[in-house]
Amino acid sequence: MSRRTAQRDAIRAAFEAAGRPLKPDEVLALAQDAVPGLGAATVYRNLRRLTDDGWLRAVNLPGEATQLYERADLAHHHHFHCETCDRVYDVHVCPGDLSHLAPAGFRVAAHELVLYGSCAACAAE
Amino acid sequence: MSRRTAQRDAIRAAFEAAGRPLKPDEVLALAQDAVPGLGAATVYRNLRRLTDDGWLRAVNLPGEATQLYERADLAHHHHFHCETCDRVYDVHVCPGDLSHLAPAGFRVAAHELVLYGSCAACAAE
DNA sequence: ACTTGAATGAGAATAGATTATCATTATCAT
DNA sequence: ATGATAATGATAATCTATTCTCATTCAAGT
Repeated sequence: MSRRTAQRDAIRAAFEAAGRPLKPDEVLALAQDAVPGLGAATVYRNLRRLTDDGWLRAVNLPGEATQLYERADLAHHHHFHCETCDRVYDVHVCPGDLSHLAPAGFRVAAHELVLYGSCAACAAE
Repeated sequence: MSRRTAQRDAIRAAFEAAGRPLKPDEVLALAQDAVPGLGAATVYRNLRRLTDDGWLRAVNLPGEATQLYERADLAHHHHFHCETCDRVYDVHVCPGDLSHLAPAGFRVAAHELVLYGSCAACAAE
């Protein structure tokens, strides 16, 4: 059976507080505020488990070697990748139906849109 | 000084014939038709060199661990990733200016759009 | 044709993210 | 409170893409 742990609680809390997709090392840093001794293996274990449980979802972004995660209950949205601080933010708008963009004969099932630039914090500097 | 080699010619020819972004192992397979003994190291060396020379450009796609390349002289466009055969195709249309999609204060410098689904060949089956 | 060193091919080495191992800790049904 | 075992933490191991090493080959200026 499953047992509740302070480590997993802290990892969940990190996502709830961040409100944006997180990399494993970001999760580690954030969750270590609540659980100082937290180890990287535990973060990876729980990222996978929470994904299997349907609480998290893997986010695939261009050019990212590391796998990002976000809460699975979010509605369809896109992402903004800040080229300065390397953080990823949610963009809760969508250009809409893009199936007409594909060549004839191609069947479009989904799409991913990523904006690049500077986030508000980085653009202000 | 630079020397012309059959290997590099074959790699260039692979891109010209394919007309779509290629992974290193695809380049290797295609170029080996012209140069049977071609090694993987030579492919990687030339992908980097041709990129440095401005003939190729790296393509970053979501969820791709491997680095794709395409000819650098292509105009702005997007990509279609076939989930069946895993090939990537060019999509020569663009939804246009997307800067309004970003949150206030965010500065959009570029965007990447990827369509997912089945390419014509795979959808027909 | 000769010579120089750019380029290659094979395999070892590297790099980075993720996963496995295993002794230890701690949850929770009893 | 106790015991079974789920979960953890530290570290080793793995995995895969890419780069390095180095002896050998070959392009091209002479």
